[in-house]
Amino acid sequence: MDGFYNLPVSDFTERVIRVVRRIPPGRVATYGDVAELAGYPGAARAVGTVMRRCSSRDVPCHRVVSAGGTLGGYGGNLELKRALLRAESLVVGRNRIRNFARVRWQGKKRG
DNA sequence: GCATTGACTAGGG
DNA sequence: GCCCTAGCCAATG
Repeated sequence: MDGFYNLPVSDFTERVIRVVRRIPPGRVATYGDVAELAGYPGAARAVGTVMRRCSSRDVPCHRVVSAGGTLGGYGGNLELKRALLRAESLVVGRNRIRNFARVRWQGKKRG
């Protein structure tokens, strides 16, 4: 473990950060998936709250997108998020991932 | 401690 | 295909 740079405000945040950090490059996960992997199914919205705060700068929050395949948001810098995702060899349209279902990372969960 | 917000999700029109 | 509504959880004021 590299250790956290910032002290997690809650166990939930810590778990979310841990999951998001496990997202490999070239893959993306949905807020709902991250929440579930974190142990809080249905807390997709809460995940967004944590991401917005970005407690740890080591968290690739740009690899977290909404369930529909849309980027969702990036603190108002969708353009940046789009660029980051495109840099991950992902095919991102105007504000939506094309092969979203193919690059969707569900914690190595078969599906 | 209550009310509001926020980068959400699923369902119905 | 898109817009609106209800439900959901955590953080903030």
